[in-house]
Amino acid sequence: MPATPAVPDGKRPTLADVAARAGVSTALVSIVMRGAKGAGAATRERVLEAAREIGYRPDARARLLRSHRSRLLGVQFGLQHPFHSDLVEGIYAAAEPAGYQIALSAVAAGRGEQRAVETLLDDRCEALILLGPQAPAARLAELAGQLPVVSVARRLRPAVPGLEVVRTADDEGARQAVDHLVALGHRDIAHIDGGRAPGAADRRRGYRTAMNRHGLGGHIRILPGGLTEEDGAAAARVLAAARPRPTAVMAFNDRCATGVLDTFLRSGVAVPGDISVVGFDDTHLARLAHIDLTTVGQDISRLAGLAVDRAVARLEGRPEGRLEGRLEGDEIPAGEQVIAPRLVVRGTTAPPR
Amino acid sequence: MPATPAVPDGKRPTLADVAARAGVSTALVSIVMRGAKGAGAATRERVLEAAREIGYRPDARARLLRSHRSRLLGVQFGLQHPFHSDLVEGIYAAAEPAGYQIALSAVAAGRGEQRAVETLLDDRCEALILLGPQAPAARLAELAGQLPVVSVARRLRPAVPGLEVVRTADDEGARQAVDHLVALGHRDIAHIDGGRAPGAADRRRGYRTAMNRHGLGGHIRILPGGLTEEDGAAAARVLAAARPRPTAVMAFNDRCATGVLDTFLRSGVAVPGDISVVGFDDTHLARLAHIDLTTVGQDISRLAGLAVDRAVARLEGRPEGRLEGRLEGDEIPAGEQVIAPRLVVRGTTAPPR
DNA sequence: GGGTTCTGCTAGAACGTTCTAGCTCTCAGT
DNA sequence: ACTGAGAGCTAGAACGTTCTAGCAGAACCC
Repeated sequence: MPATPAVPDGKRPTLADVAARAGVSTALVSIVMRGAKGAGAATRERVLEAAREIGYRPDARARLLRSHRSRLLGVQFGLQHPFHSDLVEGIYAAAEPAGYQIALSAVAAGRGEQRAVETLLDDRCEALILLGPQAPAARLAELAGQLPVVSVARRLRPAVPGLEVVRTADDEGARQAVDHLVALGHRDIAHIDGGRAPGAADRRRGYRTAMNRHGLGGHIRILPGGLTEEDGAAAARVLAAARPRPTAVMAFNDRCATGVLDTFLRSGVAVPGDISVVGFDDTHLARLAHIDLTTVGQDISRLAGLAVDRAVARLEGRPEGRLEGRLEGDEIPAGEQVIAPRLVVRGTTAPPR
Repeated sequence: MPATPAVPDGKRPTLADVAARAGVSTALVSIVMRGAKGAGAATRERVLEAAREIGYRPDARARLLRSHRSRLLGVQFGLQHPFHSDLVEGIYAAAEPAGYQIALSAVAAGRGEQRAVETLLDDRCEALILLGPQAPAARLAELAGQLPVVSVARRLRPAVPGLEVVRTADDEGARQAVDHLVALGHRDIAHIDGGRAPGAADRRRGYRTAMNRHGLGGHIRILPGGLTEEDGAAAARVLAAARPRPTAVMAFNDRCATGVLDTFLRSGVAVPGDISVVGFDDTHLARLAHIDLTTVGQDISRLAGLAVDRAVARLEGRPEGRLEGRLEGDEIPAGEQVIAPRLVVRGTTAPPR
């Protein structure tokens, strides 16, 4: 119980207040509060006691102003993306043990990426972690010239110098989904894509390649989609009416797949009886018992951990890390960390009728 | 184009750098950057030009350290709650015109409210806006003793002195839902509740009161639920098997209602043919064309705006505002702002068979 | 022409920390 | 007894701003 924050006047207590109460210098209090060495055990205890008594809390701003390191990682995320929420959760978890703090800045309606990044810079973040950034490559390059920047889930081609990229092998994920469906006996497999969303192009390409490799080039069918339930629902309405109807569909992500499922249920199209559905991301959504979606899992906590690791590595001048277990035969440019996806088979896929 | 951030050494440019380049004092540059008066038009232009040239950005930390006002509102939110995401969006929008900045701190797995609040305090926020806080009343009271605190969507009974509360009239919302269903001809109306979630008790009470008022006390049926889709799905499984089955159900919130809808679809229970479903919150979810949920709307942007307004009012010593158009006949304690809910009728409710 | 009041500007002290140097002991080694 | 090394502590200068005084000079008012 810090009881009353009680310093004579109404101000928040400072180092000087603690120092006065403990009868030492402010410098020593600073040493004690930081847990640095250079203080005797007895005095240390006395200082801590004094700090506790008056409810002292160090002022993060003043601290950061003085010490040149701020140990602060700026994270830009989309408020309306469950996938980003999961990532942020993982980033918090990874940053703490590495000794870094997180500053969040949301992208929302009326608050674009430009603004989100500006506030992070004003806060003196040492590095930026951008979740699925949509900013033009030139802007990202400009930022990367100022401080370490990690782009999560969006790759840039051609590679932007100095920009770290952490992503899932989206093409490989699409391949796994197609392989799974083909193994079940499907041949007529459609894809609802994600338009310009980060990763969409790779997933589209992976789908095409995999279909061709199975000799199913003639069955390739790509419907314009997007990242929301509504995009999925719209595409599903088209599919439901198609003759012949594909026996399987791979959606851009889980939200999109959810929209597909719902539309099919309403139109009396049985899943997986009449048609199999695969999602992408393995968000909380897909795991829900009543959705139970077969999906391509992105290892979100690994993605988050790696993003933090790359940012910290750059800050601390660690050598360029190479991810062990990287995919073979793929051209992965330097500064890009690519994680293998993993198909999670649940209840929305089965052999065709 | 700020081109190169070019100051001789690699450091970030400061006031002094701009001052040197423009041939004025740092104090004057400060005046110009803040847009304060006291600088001549010509010099002002010259300073701005110099700042632009070297890519100067004011250091938020140093600025806040010096000026006693930080103009920073700390917002605690749950990463996994879409409702909170919507609120945060509204808070951003409301804070900007009021001249305040937002600092976000998320509650997530492994990061409790205690920790979330601590980081906000360390950042020298002037006031706290807590979205659906679960912390014990004593803790909230302690905080409210230190700085203005606004609790959104959770009310406390008995009222915590000094704590501002902004919420929707949950009981009134439940009443509207019941009235709507009764007007359609329903009598056997069940409620899937939210357990200990903020607002759950009021919604439960509102449901009970409304049922009694319609002489339907004998039909009161409350199933244990929660705030997630799974909670709704579990309760719906119970309902689907019940004989006689209620002809309508009011779920704790939209996520819960979505779970209900999905389970009913799977069990062949038609909505709204066999059973009507009402949600609560009117989140993005409910508006999706393929869900099209009748729900009790919380005016999220108003809630957000009011939360910011109350925090700012307390900071600027404005008199205790009283909400115009408040509900009549209700005992609303001082420091509590209660917004009327508004039923949004969509496609999941209809007269019973 | 002698005040007063503006306008435009500057020097220098905060703000609450951390950091650099250096001081004063004590104690061990010669 | 003299030196050296360390441990424990402190004074005072940063960090990049804003704020308080105050100083020149121009403009205004009888």
